[in-house]
Amino acid sequence: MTTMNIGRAASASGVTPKMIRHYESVRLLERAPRSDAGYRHYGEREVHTLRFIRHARHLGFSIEQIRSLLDLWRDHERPSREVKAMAMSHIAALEAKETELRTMRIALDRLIHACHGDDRPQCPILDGLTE
Amino acid sequence: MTTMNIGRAASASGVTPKMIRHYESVRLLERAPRSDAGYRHYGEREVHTLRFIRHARHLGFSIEQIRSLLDLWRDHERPSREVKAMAMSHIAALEAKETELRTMRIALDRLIHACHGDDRPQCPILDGLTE
DNA sequence: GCTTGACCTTCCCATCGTGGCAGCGCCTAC
DNA sequence: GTAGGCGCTGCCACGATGGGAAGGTCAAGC
Repeated sequence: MTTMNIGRAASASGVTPKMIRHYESVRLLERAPRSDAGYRHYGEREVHTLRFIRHARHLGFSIEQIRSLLDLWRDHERPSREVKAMAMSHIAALEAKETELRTMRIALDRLIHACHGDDRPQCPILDGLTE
Repeated sequence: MTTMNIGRAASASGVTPKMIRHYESVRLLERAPRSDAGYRHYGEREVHTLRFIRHARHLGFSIEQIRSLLDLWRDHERPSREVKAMAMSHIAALEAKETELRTMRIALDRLIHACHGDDRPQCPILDGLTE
């Protein structure tokens, strides 16, 4: 009834057909049933899953992490503690990357502020990279 | 005298031999002169360049950007304005990525705070991904 | 019924920077 | 002369995604 081709599932979920096939190929999704012509068929449940994946990607979770999240999602018995632990360790990773970027930015900012940025060739930015 | 093999140049510059070869292959570095046996030879000047590259990578510049920076570095006539412009646009890119990470982190943080993280299966984090 | 165009399929290649490994040659200290 | 440490090239891998080619399918309009 609510059965759709990959394109429909894609626009319903916000995940491109390309990525849907990719997720299937890395077994993040089960192999979709096929029509006689080999077309993949999806229902509401799969679209739901795809949306879950999209949101999780949006939060920066990797495919492997999403694999675990999906397991947790489907296990209605699991303690929320486990999910929270995953989320918190991911937060820590996000913070680490943020800090790395900020460190870069601040270092570069310092160089930029020392640089006149006019017609003269003298440039503390390049000098800073040289040291 | 100050001529060294790739390993020496690597430890002198902090760039791995692998990456030195890679930089050469993408023409970020000129082809190093070779010994009869085919060993690359480097002098102080190349080590200097390698350090420049390492610093720039450390600040998050891409290979292509470093290619431009090296051109600017070697052109002693260029106005510092040009360098500053590159640096500033890179700062903007760093800020954009930082913001992206922060956005993720804040969204996830919100979900985490709503989650008890105890033995119960009810979990706003997974629910948040589902919506 | 036939054509057209949109959709589907698989397979391959590219990104970006880096690491690892294999298989081989070279060089030096013992 | 041999061992082991270095160098060489070349291939594969990562992670997530996009692009494209070459071909099959389906539905709408004529």
